[in-house]
Amino acid sequence: MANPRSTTRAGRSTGAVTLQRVAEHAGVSIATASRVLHGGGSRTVGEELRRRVESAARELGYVSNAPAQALARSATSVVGLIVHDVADPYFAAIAAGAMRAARRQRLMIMIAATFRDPELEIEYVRSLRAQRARALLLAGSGTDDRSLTDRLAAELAGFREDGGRVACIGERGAGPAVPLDHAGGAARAATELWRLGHRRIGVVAGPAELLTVQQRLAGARQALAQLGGELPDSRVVFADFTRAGGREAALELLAREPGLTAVLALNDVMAAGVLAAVQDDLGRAVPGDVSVVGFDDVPFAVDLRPALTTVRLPLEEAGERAVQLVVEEAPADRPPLGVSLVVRDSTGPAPQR
Amino acid sequence: MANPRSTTRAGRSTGAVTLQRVAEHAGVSIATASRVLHGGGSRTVGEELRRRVESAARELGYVSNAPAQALARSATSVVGLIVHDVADPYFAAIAAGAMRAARRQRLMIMIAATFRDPELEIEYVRSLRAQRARALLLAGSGTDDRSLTDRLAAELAGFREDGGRVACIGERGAGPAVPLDHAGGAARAATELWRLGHRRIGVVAGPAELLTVQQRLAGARQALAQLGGELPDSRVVFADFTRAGGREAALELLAREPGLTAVLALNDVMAAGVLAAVQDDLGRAVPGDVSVVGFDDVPFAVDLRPALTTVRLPLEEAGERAVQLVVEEAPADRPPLGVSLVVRDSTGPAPQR
DNA sequence: ACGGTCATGGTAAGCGCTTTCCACGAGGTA
DNA sequence: TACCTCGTGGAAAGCGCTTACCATGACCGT
Repeated sequence: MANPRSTTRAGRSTGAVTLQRVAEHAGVSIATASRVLHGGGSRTVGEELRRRVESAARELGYVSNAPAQALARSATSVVGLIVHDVADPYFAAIAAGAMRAARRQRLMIMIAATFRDPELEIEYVRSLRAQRARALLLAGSGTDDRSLTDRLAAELAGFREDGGRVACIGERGAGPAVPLDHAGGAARAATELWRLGHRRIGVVAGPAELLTVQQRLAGARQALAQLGGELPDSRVVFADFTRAGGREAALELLAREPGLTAVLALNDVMAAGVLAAVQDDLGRAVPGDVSVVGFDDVPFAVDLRPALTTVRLPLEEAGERAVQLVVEEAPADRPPLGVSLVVRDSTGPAPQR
Repeated sequence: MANPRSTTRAGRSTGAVTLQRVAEHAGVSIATASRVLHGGGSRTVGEELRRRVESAARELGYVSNAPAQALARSATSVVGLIVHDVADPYFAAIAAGAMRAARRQRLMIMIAATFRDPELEIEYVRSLRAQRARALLLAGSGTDDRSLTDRLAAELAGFREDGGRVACIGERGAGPAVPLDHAGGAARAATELWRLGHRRIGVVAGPAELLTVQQRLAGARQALAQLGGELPDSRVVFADFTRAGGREAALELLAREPGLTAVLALNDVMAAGVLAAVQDDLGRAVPGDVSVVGFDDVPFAVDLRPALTTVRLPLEEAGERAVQLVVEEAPADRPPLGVSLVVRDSTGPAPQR
């Protein structure tokens, strides 16, 4: 006797409407009811009975019990999505793409925000494992902390063993991934700055332990090196991946090297902070005195003043692809998503000395 | 025989590790194992056995099966959140708040984006019903379409009958709600404009059928009337709740009534479009020629140029409260969330004629 | 007419848990 | 000593589905 049945206000015992009741109402076996209501794999049900079951279900207001189905089939239709922070436009875009795809696949997506706590991330993949999610989408880059990464990997391995699929958005070494060319994007941005005559470029980076920032940073550094320039450590400062972080970092950067003519912010929300620092706090002109370029091309980039030149990452499409990947709706060998530089008004020729 | 057991690559049949196996490994009954691993309601288990079970679980790498638990207890720990669009900062903020609270409650949140399709919304509450979600959070306002609203209400009633709780963010007439004072906020914005000397004010509104816009509009209208002013229909234009919508609406509005000295945008993302239209397309100064005020105070409002004066809605807190409400962590009679006007640079005295 | 195929309906054995009983021994009380 | 009450452990009956397997009858070819 696991559960007491619920009762209406009038006191008549009703219980929830179950397949059982639908079957009785329609005068068929519950096997038949199941087959018509939930598409009983390759079995057909006669016209007459099918109709009876369908109307019984409608009359009774039957709603299937997903947990019970999950238990019986040992498969669910939920996919988990783990992000750092839903309110960050970067992740919001990915989530939006994932939802769009999920809708097509009739999947439900369960989302978890780690608030950048790796510990919590591990805890969430465990929860999603318990939920028997059909797949797991990891957005948001990992860190370079070995022990954390290993524990995460173990949990993911377990998830896979239970038959779950996992996809990472942005490389992370864990399973099939939707690659995002962070390095290439950064290289493109640096190259553009170089082309404009900038020789003393600084970068405002996010948390140093994030793989994403390492990749972006490396991309910029390498491009500059190839061009004959350089990006000494003194010209990069790490801070939170937030507006405030960007602002503080920019202030510090410009204090350290007042001669910088351009700064590359490793994401758009930091870039907003940089713009504020340079223009409002320092009273310098953008792009007259210093050019700034962002990264991601989030929706509000165009509304910054000056409108932000930035590296566009097809985030929404990445989210979409990730779910396609785990439900193999799409061939695994699609061309990688391209990054591109969108030039707006925050960049200009380096000022003459 | 419902399910084939899974098999390792080596061919040894392993099966998933179930409570059953943990119990065997620990040499106890599965009842006992259940009690120690899942806190068997008010029953205590001896020190010794408890330890044995715990280490057995750890050694075997046991992960509980949420669907099975849900079936047995007929209760889950997932709460559904239905929004229009996760990428919209308004909803993203609500979602972030909800996630924060969910984490404290050890709940998982399942999110669904309707992309503003009421049909889809109904479909999603049905899915969430099937999932046996413990509660449902409806963010995003409803429409005034009677038939749609009724169908939604029916579905929600069913959800409640099954024991689910539902909370709306922003009034919607469906169950306990986290009220958001849309009208009051709009009134405050209008009043400020009036105080600055503006007498010919226009409003750029979202879709006319949304309750939210109706409330905001009504608030502004009433405040103006009270002040001795007016807001004729010719001065409000409806458009999509997007940047593009805001821009087009602003263009149309100013074409219709070139003498407007201020425009109130019914949300910040539309306000961004308005700013673009007024300054870039029309070449007029803000706030010199026309003042603009937004609504919501999304994070990027401060980065718009000029920085946007807007009505602040405590969205994140609203999301948090909504989940507290459905899990009754908090008393139901907390003071309502306050709205406030944050004055920045996009508003100024009405220009002298 | 007979064995063989199909198409279609039902039976019942699970899926992995939770929880109600029941059993049993230890201590307390009268 | 007889009778209770606790504190603990286990047996087993579900929870609401899915699906292998069996039964039945119709239809076919020979």
